Amino acid sequence: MSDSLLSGLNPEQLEAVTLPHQSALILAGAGSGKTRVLTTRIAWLIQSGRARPLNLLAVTFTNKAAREMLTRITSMLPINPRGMWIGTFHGLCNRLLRAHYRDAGLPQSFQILDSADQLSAVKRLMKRLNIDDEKFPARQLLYFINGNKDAGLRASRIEASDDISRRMTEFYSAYDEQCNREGVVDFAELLLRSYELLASNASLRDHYRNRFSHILVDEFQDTSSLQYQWLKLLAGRDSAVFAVGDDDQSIYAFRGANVSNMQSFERDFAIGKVIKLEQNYRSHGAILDAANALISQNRGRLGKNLWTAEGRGEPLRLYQAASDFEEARFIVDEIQNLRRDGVGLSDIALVYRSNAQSRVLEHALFNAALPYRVYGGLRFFERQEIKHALAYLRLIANPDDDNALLRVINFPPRGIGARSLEQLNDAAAAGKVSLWQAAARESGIGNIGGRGSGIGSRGCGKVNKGLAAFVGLIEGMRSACAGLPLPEIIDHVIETSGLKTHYQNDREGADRLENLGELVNAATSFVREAGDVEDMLSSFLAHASLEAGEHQAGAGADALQLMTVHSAKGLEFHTVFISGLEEGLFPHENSALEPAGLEEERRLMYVALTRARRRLYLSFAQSRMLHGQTRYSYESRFLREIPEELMQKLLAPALSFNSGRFRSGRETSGSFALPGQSRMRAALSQPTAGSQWNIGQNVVHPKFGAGVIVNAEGRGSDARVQVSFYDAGVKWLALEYARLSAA
DNA sequence: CTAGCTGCTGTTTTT
DNA sequence: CAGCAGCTAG
Repeated sequence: MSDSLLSGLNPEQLEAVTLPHQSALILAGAGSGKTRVLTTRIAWLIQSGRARPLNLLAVTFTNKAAREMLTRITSMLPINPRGMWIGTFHGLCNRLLRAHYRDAGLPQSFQILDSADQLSAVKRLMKRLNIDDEKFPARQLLYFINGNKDAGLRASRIEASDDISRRMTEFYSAYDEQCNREGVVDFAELLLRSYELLASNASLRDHYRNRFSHILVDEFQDTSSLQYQWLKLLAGRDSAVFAVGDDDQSIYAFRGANVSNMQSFERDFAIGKVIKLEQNYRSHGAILDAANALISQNRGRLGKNLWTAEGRGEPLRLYQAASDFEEARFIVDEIQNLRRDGVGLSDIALVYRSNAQSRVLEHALFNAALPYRVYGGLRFFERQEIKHALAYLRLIANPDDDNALLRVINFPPRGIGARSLEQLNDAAAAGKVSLWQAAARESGIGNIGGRGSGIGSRGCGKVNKGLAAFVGLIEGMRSACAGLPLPEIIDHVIETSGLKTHYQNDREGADRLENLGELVNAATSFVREAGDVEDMLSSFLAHASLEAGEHQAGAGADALQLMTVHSAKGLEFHTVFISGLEEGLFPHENSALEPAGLEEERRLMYVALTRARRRLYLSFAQSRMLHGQTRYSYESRFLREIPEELMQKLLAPALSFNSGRFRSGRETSGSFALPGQSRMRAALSQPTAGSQWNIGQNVVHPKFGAGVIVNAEGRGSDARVQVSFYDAGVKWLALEYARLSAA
């Protein structure tokens, strides 16, 4: 039995799977069988009687990964792994807080704010506190709050040294008060609250420590400081923590991931020996060599070198395009060739650094009638009509949820406008109550008999009729839904809220109606799978927040896969196209300035390269439409970090740029003189006409080094040029002062 | 109160 | 280019 479970594992994988009861760190390279090791370890622990499902906690970063883990385990083991806690950090924390809501100081039906909800909560509070959004942009306050929560810091523990951080800390504190009043928690709060729950409640902590003798963590390099502290708290002296990760694939530092958790883990958990999984079962040799060469440029790595038993395979294919448009055309041509050679479309991925880049690719694919699927769009539970329906449901579960109330109090339109809302807001602020309570009070429902003597009762005018109707609507829904099964509740809400009628009357409402129907279906399957849950409505609402749903329909079809490098992590394809390999785009200009940012970009590139099994295309465009204007750039420095002998340079079919001169940007004006280019630039080169400077010209600046002129404006003493520097980014320079010289 | 217009500002992403 | 916030006209 055990043999079949373990057969086919290589020695390192086998060692990891069958480690004795101790904490361990598995450094698992891309394509080295990481998920297999993790799931086989769990199956082995259970099958060999070393642990019962009840004793296991496994944490992943995405719901998808959690689902996959569960599927694999159930396919390996005949038993039902119920009792196991498998999920994301947020999902597990939610489970903990629901079970112990009283100890955590939360109302039983607390609701979860997703990031969009959180942003609107922040904006709402800013209005209420009269905070100048010029001085404190909502985003900045949001980052401040989330950053501190991710670091485990409450407002009361922040030591503000300057005025700005003092005011942000005050805001943070007010924000938390608002959330508590409304009975809602944001994503970061789920973690912090459950951390505090475990930290302050020794008997609870001991209970879980005794229970979870094995804790397994996937994608450990992506854990935040708070998540790591949470793990440390949950792991008792006798718990074994099995952490699997790859420091080279850490690409989420920008949202709080802390790679140094890996080193801390080695120290804190006294890890004697790190097991390295370095055999790659995915890619051909040339692809791996390229990835290894690139990532070796990063400093402070834990150290690891992927190898494969497969042959070298094809070289990488490099293409220089004159424009993004032409780059897309090249990709389409190659795809058509691949298709002729029998490569399935769904086994081909087009990956890029940022979502905006998909547009030009989509356009070309559409014209070529090639089916494709873009990942990363709006997801099911994030759709407007779904959010509206969910908001009504949230009000049934918890009427104090001001976010939910504001979303639907006038949707569909029922005559409650800005003025009424302002009054309501003032009343709520004055009484320190939720908008709902203020509305109930104003409309007379909150204090029956207190409607006054009729005449002269201030604030009971026309406006409040609308409020009263709304309060009545929600109250009516709540009583009508009591005791109903979840799908019927949702059906009832869609009907009585007026959402159905509204979208029926909307010419473009057909899709939205269909999605609302789909919401009822989603609820039906949720009820079927959830089994025996106490508060089905709240569970479903939490599910909707924590798992935003599949990106888009049409997953099964044979279509090209378009996605950002971030969303490509964990996937593999026969052929991968990485496009837009330009300085400023990949590496992104906002990250390239500081070394840490550049290294993260390089890891991102490493992730992109290692997605390919057999064929890898790298391409860049010399000009690209960005934010509505044409932008000129150099090829990405990452291309220079891949050994030349691994790459085959492809020539443009119709154009004759300097073949074999891909690295010529600094020395010559190269292909900036292409006919197509000068036509596009004709209007822009006018301002500098007659001067010694021209667009496309290579220049040297004493401080910023080499660059190329990409734009120009003004004349005489006002003349300014925009220069894209090789190392220093894109800058506007006044010709009168900048000591530019021609290169 | 709502609809339509103008002006501004833009990474990456999961939960 | 495009999505959103804020303003103005009906």
